Amino acid sequence: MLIKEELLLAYGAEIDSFDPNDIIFNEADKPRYYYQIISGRIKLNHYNEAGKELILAILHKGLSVCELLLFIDKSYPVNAIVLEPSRVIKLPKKNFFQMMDENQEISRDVNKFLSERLYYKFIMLENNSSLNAEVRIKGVMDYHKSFYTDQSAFSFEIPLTRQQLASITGLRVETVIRTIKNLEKHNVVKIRNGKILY
DNA sequence: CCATTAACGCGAG
DNA sequence: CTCGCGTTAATGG
Repeated sequence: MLIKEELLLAYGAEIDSFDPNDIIFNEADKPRYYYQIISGRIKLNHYNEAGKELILAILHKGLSVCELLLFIDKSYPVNAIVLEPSRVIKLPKKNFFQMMDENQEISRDVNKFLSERLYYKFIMLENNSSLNAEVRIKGVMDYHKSFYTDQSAFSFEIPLTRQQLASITGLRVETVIRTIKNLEKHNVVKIRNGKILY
C-alpha cells in the first residue's frame, strides 16, 4: 500500500464505493483529489480517433490513481473507469500537499512510487513498440506478474480478458488469441478454463 | 459480453 | 512469395 489509510483519514480523506463501469474521473477533468485504491480494480483508458480503446493501466489494491497530475497544472489525459466493485480513498489536493510537507517519509514514498511507474512505462513502451505481437503480450504479462510473489512457471493467472490484452497492446483480439495459442504450444503459458496461466 | 475459428486482404520483408 | 496482422462473419459458451 502506498500510503497508510489512517494517515490519509487523519488529513481528511473520505472513502467512496464504486460499481463496475462507474467513472471516477473523465479525460479533460481537472485533478482535485489524490485517489488510492482500497479494494477492486480500475482502468485508465483513452479512445483514439477511430473509437478504439487504448488501456493505459489497470490498477489494483494499494495503488494510487494518476497521482502525477497533482504535481502539474494539466487536465487528466485518461478516463478512470471502475472494473470491479471498488472502494477508493480520496484526499483533496490541498490536504495531500499538506500531508506531504509534514511527512518526509511519505514524500519520499510517493517519489519512489512515481519513479517505479515511470520506469515501467518505459519498459512497456519499449515492448509495445515491437512489431512482434508476442513481445507486446509477454511484456504485459511480465509486468502484471511482477506484482505477484510466486514467480514460478504457470503460477500466475493473468487477470485480463483477451480483449483487455488487445486494448493494452494495441493489437486486435484475434491476434491476441492467435499469439496466446502459440505461446501455449511452445509451453510459455497454459490455458485452463479460458484463463491464461503464466 | 467473451473466446474461438476461418477466410480473405494487404503490406512488409 | 510468404508471413503476420487486421477485418469480417459466424459459432458457441
